[in-house]
Amino acid sequence: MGLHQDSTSNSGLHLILGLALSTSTQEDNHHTNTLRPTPTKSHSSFTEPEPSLTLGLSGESYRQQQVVKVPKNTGQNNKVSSSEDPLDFSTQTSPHSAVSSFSSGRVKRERDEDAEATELERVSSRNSDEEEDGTTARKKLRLTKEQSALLEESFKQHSTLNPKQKQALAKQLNLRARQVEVWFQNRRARTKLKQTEVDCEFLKKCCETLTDENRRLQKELQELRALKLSQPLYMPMPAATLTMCPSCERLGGGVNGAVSPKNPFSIAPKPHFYNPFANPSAAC
DNA sequence: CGATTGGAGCCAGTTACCTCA
DNA sequence: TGTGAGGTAACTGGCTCCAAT
Repeated sequence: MGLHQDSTSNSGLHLILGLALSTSTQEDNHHTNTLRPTPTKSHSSFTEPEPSLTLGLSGESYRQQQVVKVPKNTGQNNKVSSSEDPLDFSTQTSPHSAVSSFSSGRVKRERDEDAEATELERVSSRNSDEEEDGTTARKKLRLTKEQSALLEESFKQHSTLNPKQKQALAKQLNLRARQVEVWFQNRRARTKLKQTEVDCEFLKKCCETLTDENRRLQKELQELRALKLSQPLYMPMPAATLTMCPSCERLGGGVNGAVSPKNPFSIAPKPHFYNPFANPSAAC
């Protein structure tokens, strides 16, 4: 499982932010599980400034409505190897009955096969009497606090799981491997979404900063032009104080770039601001 | 040795259910 | 009590990678 998801993002957004924010990523250890770096898909770096995702742990309101209406599942039982389990929550208790069939089978295969296993896997539920109409309406499992906590804990260690880890985790949680897999997929998606929001905020700030800077430079340019018109045509300047922009060939700042009241032609030093879009003439 | 095929895993997007204000 | 919004489990389709043929 888990492989190409090294998730070093290929997106420009993350590229930029990766440099600018130098966010630490916990991604690095994913490769310890499975590892297949993919050049193609761009995944976010799963940086988790602080995964504030609640994952449904909304207090005690969680009914133990473990309706495990199993989605199409094969029912093929796979042996569970807990030897590699990254976490030892052997005392984990779950409202689920142990009927789950830890199917580790391929998802798509699970979808195709299925059906008959559904009834077998339906575990206790307060809703067990609500859906006897034979419809295939899926019921939604709400993970218990313990289950969510363990999944979160596991996710912190590895954002992806290899088959053994998945099986072991599923066994501990009394869930099906498919459920664990889905949870991790959704969790990764939420993490990425959150990171994207953070990135978006950062870019907004960058934009604002650049806008301000641009405004300031425009104003300064106007002042310089006005000054130029009001001055004699030729005004000798100390050569050392002038520089020429190689790109637009305009006069630039002085030696140290400092703005001096004595030297109206000097340009303020460039702000110490990383501008990913900068080009040689950007400051001109 | 290269092409084909099928399994496995992941992701983005979506759907459906549940909870809560 | 009804309802809309938000959260999230689960599904779908598509993609890549890899091993077997």
